Amino acid sequence: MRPDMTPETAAERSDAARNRERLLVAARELIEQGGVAALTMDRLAEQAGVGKGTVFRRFGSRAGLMLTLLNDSEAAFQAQFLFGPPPLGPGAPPQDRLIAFGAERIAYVVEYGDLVLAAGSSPGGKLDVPAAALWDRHVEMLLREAGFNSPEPWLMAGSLNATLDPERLLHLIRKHGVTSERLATSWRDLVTRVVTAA
Amino acid sequence: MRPDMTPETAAERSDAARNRERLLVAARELIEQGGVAALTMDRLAEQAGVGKGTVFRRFGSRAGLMLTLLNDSEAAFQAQFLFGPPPLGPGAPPQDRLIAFGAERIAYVVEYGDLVLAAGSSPGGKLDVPAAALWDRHVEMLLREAGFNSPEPWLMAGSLNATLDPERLLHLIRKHGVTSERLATSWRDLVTRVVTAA
DNA sequence: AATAGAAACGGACTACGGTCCGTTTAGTCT
DNA sequence: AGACTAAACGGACCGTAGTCCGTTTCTATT
Repeated sequence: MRPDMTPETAAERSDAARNRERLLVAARELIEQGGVAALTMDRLAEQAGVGKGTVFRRFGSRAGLMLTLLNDSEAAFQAQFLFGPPPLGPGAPPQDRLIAFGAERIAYVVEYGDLVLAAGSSPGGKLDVPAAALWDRHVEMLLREAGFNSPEPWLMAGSLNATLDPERLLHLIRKHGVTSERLATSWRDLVTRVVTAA
Repeated sequence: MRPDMTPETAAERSDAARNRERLLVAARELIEQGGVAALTMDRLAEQAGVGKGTVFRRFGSRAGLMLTLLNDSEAAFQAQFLFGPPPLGPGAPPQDRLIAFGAERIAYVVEYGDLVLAAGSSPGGKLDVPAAALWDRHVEMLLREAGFNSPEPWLMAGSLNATLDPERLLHLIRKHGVTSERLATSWRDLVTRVVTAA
């Protein structure tokens, strides 16, 4: 056991750490050069000077790799709506927080576009992920705070979040020329109606 | 030009028709035996006694094949909400029709499960398809009839339909044990709130 | 420093969806 | 019937994600 490890976390071998770093660097390079589509697992292995098996051992799948690449920005997003300043973070009325949540999520999806898409590919990709569960719980909590009284607020939260599905948002933006602003407005309308109704 | 052809439809060669039939039969056989997952394009070609190129020439992609397989049931579904008896078809109040639409769609997704999922795989699979556009227009129309006054009812229709996304529905059902009834109830709640709010 | 065992490595291998293009065949026109 | 053309055919081929297992490397222990 290494001294700087918490007892719960399995120790990571030094070569593993080194390779993980190499892979992450190589992945960002490949994406910078040719976009997300240019990042294939074979190319990544080659670019990082590592065997293909190592790539899969590390990330499990291509989607898992994308999730890792998004890890920092996702954590930042979560920090915003959990602890950040109002109206996204605590302190604002729940309805305002809901509206801000959607707007921020839309901005996030727009910013990381293809990366988010690739992270959600693969069976059950975008629904099983811990982050999705967190969004659901967060929206559910805000609904409750807003006085939402109805059976199964959790299902309603899921429905609202389904509205923010990256594939849908990016499809509307890229193939129908819908702007982020219009999407945010539509989200506000939806949330307002759901929360306002008796 | 064949006499029994409408001028707009390109004629279909007899061998092509024969092979299409063979392929459809073979596809249903494979699915019956081993489920949708067992239907690979190679196996299908072999089972039908046809070259692989022919399979792709006919259906374009695996998702396209699934869409073809679903064609009849999808047409039936459309006929129901377009021309069928109330509350799904015309004659009932728009809000009731919306509620019935969701319930029917949920039942449909449950019935054809994996087939629907496979039809929606492949880039932009479930959003580009004509059927999806029809659902959107239908929901939009019902919203308008229900007195929904708001900018962009079309976006709201899309949001509502996003809630009925097969992947989401089946994930809730299969991995969380949610029943169709609860999903239908949640849909009714959502629709009621959206339509009722000022 | 030597050793043992666990963890990580690497790359050949598989399965699959999809493409390409030379070959065959159905339908038509004379 | 014979020939001509456009359409359809077939299956080798490609790129990709993901698996498997024999080999190598790290680290703790003595």
